[in-house]
Amino acid sequence: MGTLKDVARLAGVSTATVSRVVNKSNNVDPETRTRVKKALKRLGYNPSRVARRLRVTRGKTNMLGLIIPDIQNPFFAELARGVEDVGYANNYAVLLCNSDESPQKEKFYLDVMRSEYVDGIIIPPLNETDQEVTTLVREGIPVVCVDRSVLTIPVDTVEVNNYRGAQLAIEFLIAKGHRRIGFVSGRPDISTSRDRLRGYVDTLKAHDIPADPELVRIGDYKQESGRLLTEQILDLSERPTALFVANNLMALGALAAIHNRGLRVPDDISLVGFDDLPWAESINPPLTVIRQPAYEVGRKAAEVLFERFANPDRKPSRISLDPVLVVRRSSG
Amino acid sequence: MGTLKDVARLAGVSTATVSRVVNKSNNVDPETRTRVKKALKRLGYNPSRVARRLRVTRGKTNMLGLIIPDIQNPFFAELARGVEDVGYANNYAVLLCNSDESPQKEKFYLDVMRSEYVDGIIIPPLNETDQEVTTLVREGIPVVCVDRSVLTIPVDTVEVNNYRGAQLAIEFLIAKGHRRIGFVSGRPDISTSRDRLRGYVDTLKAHDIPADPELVRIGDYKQESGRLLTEQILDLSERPTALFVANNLMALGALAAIHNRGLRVPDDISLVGFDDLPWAESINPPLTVIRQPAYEVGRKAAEVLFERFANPDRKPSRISLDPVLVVRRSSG
DNA sequence: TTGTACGCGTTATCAC
DNA sequence: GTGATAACGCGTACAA
Repeated sequence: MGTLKDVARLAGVSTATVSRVVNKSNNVDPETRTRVKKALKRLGYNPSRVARRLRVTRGKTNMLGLIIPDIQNPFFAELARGVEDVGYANNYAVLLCNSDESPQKEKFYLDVMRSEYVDGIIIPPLNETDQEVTTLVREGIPVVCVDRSVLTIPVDTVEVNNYRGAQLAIEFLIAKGHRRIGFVSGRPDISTSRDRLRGYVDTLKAHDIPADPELVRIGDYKQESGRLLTEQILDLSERPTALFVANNLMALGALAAIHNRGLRVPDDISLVGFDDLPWAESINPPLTVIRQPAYEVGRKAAEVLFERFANPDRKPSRISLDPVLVVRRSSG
Repeated sequence: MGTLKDVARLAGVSTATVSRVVNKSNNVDPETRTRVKKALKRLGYNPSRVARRLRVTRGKTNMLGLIIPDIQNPFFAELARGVEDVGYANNYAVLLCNSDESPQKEKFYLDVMRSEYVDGIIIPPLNETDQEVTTLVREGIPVVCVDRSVLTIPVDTVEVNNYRGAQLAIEFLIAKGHRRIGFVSGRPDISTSRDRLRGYVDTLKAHDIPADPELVRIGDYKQESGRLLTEQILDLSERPTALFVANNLMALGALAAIHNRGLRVPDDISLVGFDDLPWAESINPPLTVIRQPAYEVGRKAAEVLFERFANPDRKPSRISLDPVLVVRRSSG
């Protein structure tokens, strides 16, 4: 791994000239350029991104940070691919970190990113008043919030229209004749959960269906909570004829609970989930879901970030992508 | 974000002293230390990992690189979590990159990692003579190969005993009374594929079951190829009674192909897959699989890397983890 | 068009 | 115990 100095020595020029060739500056004699290029190639020169970052401090460090709760959640894996693909197309590498929804881990990784001088950070805030994210924005570091939003400060945001997603699901179920529809919700401090819940409530109301508080249960987006809460709902004296579950993992839990009771989907109870899965088709029965455009969210977020690099003063944009209903067999 | 110099000024000492405090050197007066610590805290000092890396070059840069084919493959997502968890426990961040099995992308990301001076790299080699990986090792960069191995040069490796995995599957099917067992294999230039194929062939032979070349098809580990090849196998005049599929995505393709033919699993044909999935239980029917300890592979790989940091001259280790058979309903 | 020299934030080697 | 100072590799302002 030769350095700029090595190349300069080999080519018989100064380091400045080599640097100019590497960075495609125009002010260099064509003949010198070719000589330098040959030396560059012979030594297999690879510029030190570290040294470059230290020198520049502000601007193109060709690295961006992405924090997600858990890469094992297919939604975030897909989102991450969207980010990375755009990054790769722009010669950027992605520092990918899992926060596990833990403030400590989030803080640790954000400090790493700061001290790595990443050009920008893509992150789903832990909640709507996420102090770390707020601070980040105050510091002037380009940030794009994905999936969720913060209310504390204006910031670029790319989300899915969760309200619309819930609306799609409930209207579909109502059209199928259901009037008693259960809902397994997610953590209420996350905006996505509340939006989905609002969509559920409003849509019922719009169709003059009385809301029964017993039919709504608050979970934590994990499989086990989906199972538990679904059991509670199935235990009700007047069992619902359909169930809407607010994310992919909880939907699998719900499925398990229903099967454990010896009930059949959709004969005994219809099921609609949130988030599509590559395996949704193969599940028993194939799962009807509200599909979030996760890849698009990641892609768009990265694009917004690059736009901000190009134009730091643009005012924060808030992009909302629409989910779609994918009808399979679980909804009857 | 204050720098060392700012802290030094505030505390009325030299940068050297501050550095000593930060790095917990002993040679500093207790009283000075407390004064510096206060200044550190007041400025919310966060050391620049970039500057530190530039200075040190060799050794603790607290960053490691991980290259995987695709984070959307649950096997690699799980492996990545194993790596990251160990990294986090050691205050390391992980630069995670998807190669998509493309030599160009692999080369790009390896160059990034080199020029980021990562302390070590964890990578599944593209094939057994992966030149990039070979070069990396020659350059003296700590490397751990995971999932697959290279033959060109001795290097730390953490794999799964794929031969044993295939053996488990085939012996199980034979015990169930099957004698005509199809096999959808993976790309032959990857060692895992060949090991699984060898396990299949050898186990049949060990049980005096004649090998029928028609029953073996070579795929590419992707869903579509699983579907296609399974269709070919189902078209045989003498259809097998059981099918062993060499990875998770191809197993889903196989399932689709079988269902499309109107055949039932396991009544008409038994199915065993390779790689477990969080959804294997929910699939129709629940999939019998050879489960690879993916998280363990990642964890172990990171641990081996840290051992090498501590002892650069230790001779390369080759660790092989055992897969287990998880019996569900698809195997009858 | 080209070269010299400085500084980015650290750490480590010397002196004191 | 502490403080100058050099060095890591690069980009650029300035001088030639």
